[in-house]
Amino acid sequence: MTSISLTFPDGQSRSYDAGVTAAQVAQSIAPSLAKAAVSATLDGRHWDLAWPIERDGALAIRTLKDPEGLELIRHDLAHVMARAVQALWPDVKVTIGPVTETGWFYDFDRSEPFTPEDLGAIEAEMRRIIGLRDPVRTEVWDRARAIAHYEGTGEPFKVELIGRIPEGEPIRMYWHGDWQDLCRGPHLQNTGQLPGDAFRLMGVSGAYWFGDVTRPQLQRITGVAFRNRDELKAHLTMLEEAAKRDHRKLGREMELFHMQEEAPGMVFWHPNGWTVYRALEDYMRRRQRAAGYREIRTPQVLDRILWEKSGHWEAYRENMFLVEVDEEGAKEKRINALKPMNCPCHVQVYNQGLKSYRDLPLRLAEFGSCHRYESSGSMHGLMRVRGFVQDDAHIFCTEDQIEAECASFLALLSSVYRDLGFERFDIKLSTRPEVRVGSDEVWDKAEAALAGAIAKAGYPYELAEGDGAFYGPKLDFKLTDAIGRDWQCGTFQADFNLPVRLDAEYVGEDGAKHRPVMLHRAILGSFERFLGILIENYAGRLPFWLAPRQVVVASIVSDADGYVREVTEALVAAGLRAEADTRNEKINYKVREHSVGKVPVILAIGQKEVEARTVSMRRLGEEGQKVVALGEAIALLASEARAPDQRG
RNA sequence: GCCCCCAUAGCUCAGCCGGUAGAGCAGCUGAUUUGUAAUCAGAAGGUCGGCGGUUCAAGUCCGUCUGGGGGCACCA
Repeated sequence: MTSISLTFPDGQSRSYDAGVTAAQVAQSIAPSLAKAAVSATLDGRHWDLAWPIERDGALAIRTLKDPEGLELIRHDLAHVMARAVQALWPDVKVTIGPVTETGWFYDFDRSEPFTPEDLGAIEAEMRRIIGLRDPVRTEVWDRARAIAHYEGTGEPFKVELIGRIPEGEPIRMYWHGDWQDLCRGPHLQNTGQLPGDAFRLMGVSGAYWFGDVTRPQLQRITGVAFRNRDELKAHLTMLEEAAKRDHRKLGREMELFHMQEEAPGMVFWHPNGWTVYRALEDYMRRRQRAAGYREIRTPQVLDRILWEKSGHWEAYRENMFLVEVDEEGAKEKRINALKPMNCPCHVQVYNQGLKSYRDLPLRLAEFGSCHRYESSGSMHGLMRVRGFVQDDAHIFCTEDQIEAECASFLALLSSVYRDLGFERFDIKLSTRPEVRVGSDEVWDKAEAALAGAIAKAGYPYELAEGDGAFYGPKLDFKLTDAIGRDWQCGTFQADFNLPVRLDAEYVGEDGAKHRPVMLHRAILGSFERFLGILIENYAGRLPFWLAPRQVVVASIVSDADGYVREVTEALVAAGLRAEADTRNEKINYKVREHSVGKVPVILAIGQKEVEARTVSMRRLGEEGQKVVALGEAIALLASEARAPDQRG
């Protein structure tokens, strides 16, 4: 028997016979450790307690306290759920059941749909199974036996899964009691290690087998799971908190916007919402002008001929809104499309007049209104709409200018994100795909330029090789909001294709004509979506400069109405968005209503304020108030109302 | 687009097994002149998302369409 040496996290090593299991090792260290153990890691790889260890390595025994322990809980619950489902409906076929960020899901094949009521029955059955404390057993099978087994039990999805396991990988079978499943493992020692009160089934949905629309749609049951009941409760509370800041709910409550049946995926901005929109747009306009962009405006309805030239007609026609017009005297109907993007229009502007290398880089920006026929199932409040406006710009430049343009874009983007309250963002660099246009030399240059600019700015980035567009490499920017969710907003894409298709050129120093590179870029993405993100990030409590109503001046007694109007007018004259509230209501009522309405500042005016020409200032989220002289209050609020780029 | 769920007053929701709609808040009217998160009272408000079917009778059952939600797919 060969001997192997295992090193533990404390740096100590011990010898064991080859083939020893992690469970045996744990037992040799301490019986209490063996009892608490749920799995191990061997050289960093998650390792089942029952798998034999054949060679030297670094071994760490894991308990439920480790991250690996939580993963096991979720993974074993997936199996327990599959077992429960097959116990309740023996004809159901099982497929795959991976761990997710907060729990797991398992996809089933069954002709009858699962109902929400079924979930309760499944949960109860799962608890029963956990109570059985069945030991988990594992065996390695050879491929032919495993396939024969699942052909015998009529589980075609499992047969296909086995086919997808690479040669050389062990094919493992697990048993929870007498219930068997194919799984790469690892697993807990027994189902009794699962917390019966720390999971919940969340819902049923459809999901295509391997995400492929042409394959059967399976029924996915998802669940969330944690180490204990308190963590589950905390998670459910977090979900409730997230629901409270849902921009669709806040949009209605704050009277920001609405949508309706006649225009699915299109936004009706109300006065409050449009105020926020305009504040954001004005800010972006100033930032871009300061960064050397020229703003333009191009048509929304264009003949299909342009879309055929640009290539969009062929590739994206199904997602375009078409506009037909009966033109007088015309034999055929002319077909136009609402623009789904601005780039072809920007090339048209570029193409007016011969451009010299001295004109480059030329940065054309447009808050361009675009329409895309998004599939019905993909729309979601402001986050995914059919009519939207991008903070779009295209930079026409030479290959040599890409890096400098990328660098100044990075500086602008990070500054804008910081101004808007997002400190953290991640960058992804996507490089050449297999099918592409442009020479390798140009790709080399462009990829190096993007990578170089990020590196010089000192940002880390994730590399997605082969994920670039066919027309060029790109950067994607993902920001993280106040409750830890990620949103992909900014983008920076090099394009070697469109200048060729739409025949953009410039005269170089050599007097010859050359192709410019076109850089597509956006910081917010779409205003609609970004406003949704802002609303949720701030839970409706927008920063003062963005708040739709910045100040409400509320009377305490009707004798103060005249002064209230005077104060309000003075605030409006100072550029503030202020309203008077002289309704015949108690101050308690007004304070509550405007607090619920997320107004950042309430100025209450009673007899004392009238006499002293002061205001009683109350800020949202703070208790108590401060009495300030009128002139001082106006100066203070006017200063606070300045956008981040306008502060001294 | 696909799977499941949902649609009742401006908003949030109740309406058991089919017997011809109910609450709170908002809005309206009146009283109250109020000191920092809901003053009191009164009247009013709905072809129960659209269309079709079953039935003596449909908010309730069935079909279909539209829109929405949770996912899957999609996202130039």
